[in-house]
Amino acid sequence: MRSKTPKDSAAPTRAPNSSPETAKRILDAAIDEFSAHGFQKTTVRGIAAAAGVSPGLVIHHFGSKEGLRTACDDHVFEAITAKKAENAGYRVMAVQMMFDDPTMTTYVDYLLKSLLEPTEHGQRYFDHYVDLVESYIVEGFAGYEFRRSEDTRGQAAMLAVMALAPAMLSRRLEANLGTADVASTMTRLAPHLLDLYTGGVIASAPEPAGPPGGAAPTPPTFSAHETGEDPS
Amino acid sequence: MRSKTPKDSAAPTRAPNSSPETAKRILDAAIDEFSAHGFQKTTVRGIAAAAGVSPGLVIHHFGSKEGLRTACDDHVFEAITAKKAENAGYRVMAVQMMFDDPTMTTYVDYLLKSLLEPTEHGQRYFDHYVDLVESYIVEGFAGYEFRRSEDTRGQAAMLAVMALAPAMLSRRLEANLGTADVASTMTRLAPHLLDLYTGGVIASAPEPAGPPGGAAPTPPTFSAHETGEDPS
DNA sequence: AGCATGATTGAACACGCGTTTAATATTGAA
DNA sequence: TTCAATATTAAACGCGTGTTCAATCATGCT
Repeated sequence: MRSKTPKDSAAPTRAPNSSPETAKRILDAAIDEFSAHGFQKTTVRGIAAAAGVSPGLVIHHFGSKEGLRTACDDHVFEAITAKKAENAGYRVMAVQMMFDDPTMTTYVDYLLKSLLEPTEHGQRYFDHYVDLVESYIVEGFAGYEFRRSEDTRGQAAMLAVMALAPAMLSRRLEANLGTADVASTMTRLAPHLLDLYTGGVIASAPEPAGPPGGAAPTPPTFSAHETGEDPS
Repeated sequence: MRSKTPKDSAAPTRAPNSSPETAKRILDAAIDEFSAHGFQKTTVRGIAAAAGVSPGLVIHHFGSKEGLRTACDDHVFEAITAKKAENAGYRVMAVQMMFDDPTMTTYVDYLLKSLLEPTEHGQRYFDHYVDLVESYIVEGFAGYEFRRSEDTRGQAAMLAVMALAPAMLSRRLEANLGTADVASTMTRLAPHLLDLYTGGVIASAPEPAGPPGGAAPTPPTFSAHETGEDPS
């Protein structure tokens, strides 16, 4: 295991220092590991093994595990925005192409993991997505037109959350519905989602006691009290 | 800090061994810590400090950190089902009361953390909630009646996911909307959720190219390809 | 050729983790 | 009182982690 890239082989005259090739391999391996197991459970040693290098080299190139994470964040963010710009105008197909490319599916997994962790890293993903949904509401999306609200931002945030939810709970849905994989789970859910988006689910509501136009009774929504900071 | 419950005080003749009082204090502290930081980031030492005991005692009473987690799971599950049975018939008020009781809000946070972790522990919560939503669809909920589908189970699963989503992303919503806390976030979202549940969001759809009744074009839903197992 | 710079590695360091262990304190039973 | 059993603790163990370090290798520049 010592003869590696001898000089007599086809070595394409790479730079003396700064090996971008190895650094890219480490970054790709890190994105794979992070998207599969999340940031905390992923180890530097695991990334190094997946990239075929030593753990020390990972730190040498990216400073720290946190630095590597930031580099992964930037790469995924730029790749997804580039992919979206590339497919501008296609609208619906952009979503479809997102899942044909296996690299993109990994990036989406990375995004979801980042979104659910309590760090700040995932926030720009969410903000960016809310902006995207808001543009869909205003300009339409793939021929669909949407009911508008006075509070477009709040409406967009709600719809973004709704759109992200099935992917976040895909494992729980698989186990509950007995579906084999994420694709079949989404196929099972798709008609119900379309029904919801098209006509809602409430067939008849109880007669309101208060004046019309005021605060409406809340639907059976599940909320929570977050205990993020230390309550000491 | 050594004089604790001397025998001359009002000691209600508790058992010689088996101190249920201390064990309960450890369990409560563990639920607090787990609900605040998740299972993995929570340390046995942290729980012990919060309960005012030594780390070894935590292991002594519950065998291991995993055993303590199971005990917490059982306690939270029983407490929530008991609370629900207690409020049977109230329907809407049951949801409201869930958030008036600070203990219950902690339990809900615990539930959400468990739901999003890749372990099996949260599955029964999700299954239970889907069953509850399914009963709402069939029997109605607080005077509301719902549009039915042939695939009631799939419909219930979808609605359960939708109902859980805002709470799961409450932090991201807070940052995006600039809301101060979860309560104001949900207040901001409530009318949009009611709009969605009542009449949907799609005002007009593009004319379908295929035969009606067949596979409908998917709405702009965000999905993902899960890379759970090791792909080696 | 000779040097400087960076890539790369194996070993070790320092730390925090869950857990174990030996010892002490406490308490009901005899 | 004496004994056995449990509660409780302080200390340490074993392990995995992110990171550091000294050494070696490879390559561009002069």
